Amino acid sequence: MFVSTYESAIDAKGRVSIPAPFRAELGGSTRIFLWQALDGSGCLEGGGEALMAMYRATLTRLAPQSDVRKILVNRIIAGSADLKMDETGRIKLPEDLCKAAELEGRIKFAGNMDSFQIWNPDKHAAYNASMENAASPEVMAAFGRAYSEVLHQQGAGHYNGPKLVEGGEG
Amino acid sequence: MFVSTYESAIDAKGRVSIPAPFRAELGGSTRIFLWQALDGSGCLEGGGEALMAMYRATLTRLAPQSDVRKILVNRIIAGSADLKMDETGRIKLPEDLCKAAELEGRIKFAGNMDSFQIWNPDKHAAYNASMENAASPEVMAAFGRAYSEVLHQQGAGHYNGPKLVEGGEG
DNA sequence: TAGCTGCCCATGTTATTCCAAATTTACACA
DNA sequence: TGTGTAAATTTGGAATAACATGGGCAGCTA
Repeated sequence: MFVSTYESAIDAKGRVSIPAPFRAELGGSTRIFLWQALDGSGCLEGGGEALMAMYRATLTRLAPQSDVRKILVNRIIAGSADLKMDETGRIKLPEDLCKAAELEGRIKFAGNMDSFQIWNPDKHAAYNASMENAASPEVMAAFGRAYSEVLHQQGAGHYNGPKLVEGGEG
Repeated sequence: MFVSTYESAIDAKGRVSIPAPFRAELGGSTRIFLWQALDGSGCLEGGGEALMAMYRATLTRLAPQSDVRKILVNRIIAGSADLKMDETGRIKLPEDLCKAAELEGRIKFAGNMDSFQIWNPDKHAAYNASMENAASPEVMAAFGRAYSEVLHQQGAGHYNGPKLVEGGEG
């Protein structure tokens, strides 16, 4: 799982170091996919081969000529950059994606569970600020309900404390 | 379950010993996640891989582009520090989290069932004081109702005395 | 030829590991 | 109930490894 937030720099050649913990999450694969986030937040979203395989399986389930499928294939599949890390864990960010996400100088990598995000630091700070006081009672209640459901599903009625539900992660 | 409260010190390098009972609760895993508590109390909240796996399962249940999910992913996933204990059970507290929770010198670890909290001692004392006379009849009534529900669920209507509900924990 | 790309090595910084001492806690025995 | 011994835990500091980053060089492309 991609967790936490790291800062990194774009060097004179347009190269960026992927944070080591994220690299470990890719499971030895050096292939990275990057595309513009679909939610309009202005950041890039990325992942490795495992994520792209999940997306492929997901998109394949959608009706072949449906608008939904066409849109998602266009944005995620056609819109992705297919990059390869060098031996020191760096990728070269494509110019068009940099421009779209307003990336230059320093950038932020933010974990997003199965994927990660790449942010302009100022935009990321603004995004964080908008989340700062957003954990309202309603939000916490929704979280609590979902958490209870997971507990009940795991323990079949008896709560035995949290269990590992991860699959085959390193 | 993370139970009781312990005091610990931050050394010159920003390292902190996790109380041994809490370490045992992590089940041999040396990975610790820390983030700012969502309730605005100003403390940090933390847990191990098992808790984070539970949170992942919980967050995955929430609608993908919903505000609730975005807020919680931002605060818990992207907002977490991903730390590793050394062989003597210490972690290095990130500076930004220390600043946010006003931690320096001595700190308090407080059990919170599935997670634990890290407090500035003064803030913790104030928090405790605010709880001192807070166990009103209404509070106790709510507790009694919930407890009864659990009893009925466990004993299928017959109360046979308290049962051990812990799993195979240390 | 100029620019881009991939590959390689060098370096300063940061984080991690290792070792050892001091303190606390637990236990057995008187 | 008090005391001594052993174990576990908490500390402090130094050695080591990992990481992010900068730059060089050859080969390819336009």
